[in-house]
Amino acid sequence: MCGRYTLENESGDLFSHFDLDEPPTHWQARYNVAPTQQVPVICSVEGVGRHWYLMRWGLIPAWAKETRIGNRLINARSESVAEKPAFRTAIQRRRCLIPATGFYEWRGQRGHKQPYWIGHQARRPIAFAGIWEKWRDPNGEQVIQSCTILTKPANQLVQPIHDRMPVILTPDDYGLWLDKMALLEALPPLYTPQEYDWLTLYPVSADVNSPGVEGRHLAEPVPGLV
DNA sequence: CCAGACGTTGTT
DNA sequence: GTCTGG
DNA sequence: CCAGACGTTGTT
DNA sequence: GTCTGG
Repeated sequence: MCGRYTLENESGDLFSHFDLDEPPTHWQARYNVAPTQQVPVICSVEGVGRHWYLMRWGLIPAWAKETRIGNRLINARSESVAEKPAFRTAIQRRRCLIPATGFYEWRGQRGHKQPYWIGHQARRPIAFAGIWEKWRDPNGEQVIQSCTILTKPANQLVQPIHDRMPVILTPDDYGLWLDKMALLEALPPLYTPQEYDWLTLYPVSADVNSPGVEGRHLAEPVPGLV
């Protein structure tokens, strides 16, 4: 699963890696991105190219009466995303990249949760496969764009910690994932478990457990921990 | 026809 | 235990 | 994902 | 929005 992640790159780095139409403004490195926060999302816009947006993490279905339904829809299983009522419209035409450098997974019981960071060893940008949705407040004028991260079975590296992990797209996959004309049948190969030679994993400080705590040290290895 | 429900993941 | 908020 | 809050009645 | 149940 993926319920917390890092995006450590600066704006210029992201601009070039994702071939964006313009550099992200007001962006600074993050080490504890949490659900319900505004998170970066990259969409393909016709006639414009790849554009950087901020959306709420936790997908709010268009028919929801309240936003809090999205608090738990932070992930979508790739195996069932095409069938689930909350996701099946978004997967067809509202796919997006969710930029990151890595993600956290936990092992252990409540009160004794040991976090691990899993990510790009050189802290280069990676992309999670995402989908997004637009929600209108039935009462007011409020419009919220929200997103969720697809998951797949863990690979060999992650398996000892957790049995699920985010769907990670490599640059060769970006075009297909963002192509609104792509057929749904073309996507499942992207959900296949695979090993990545640049992916690393190590235990980190439990400081990351508290959403809202930030700092470079959260994603650094802590010797002595298991 | 209208009204009412619809959701996910993960963990145990 | 369960829900909410970040 | 994890952390933190959650609650009522009746009696003093 | 879309499906199910009455």
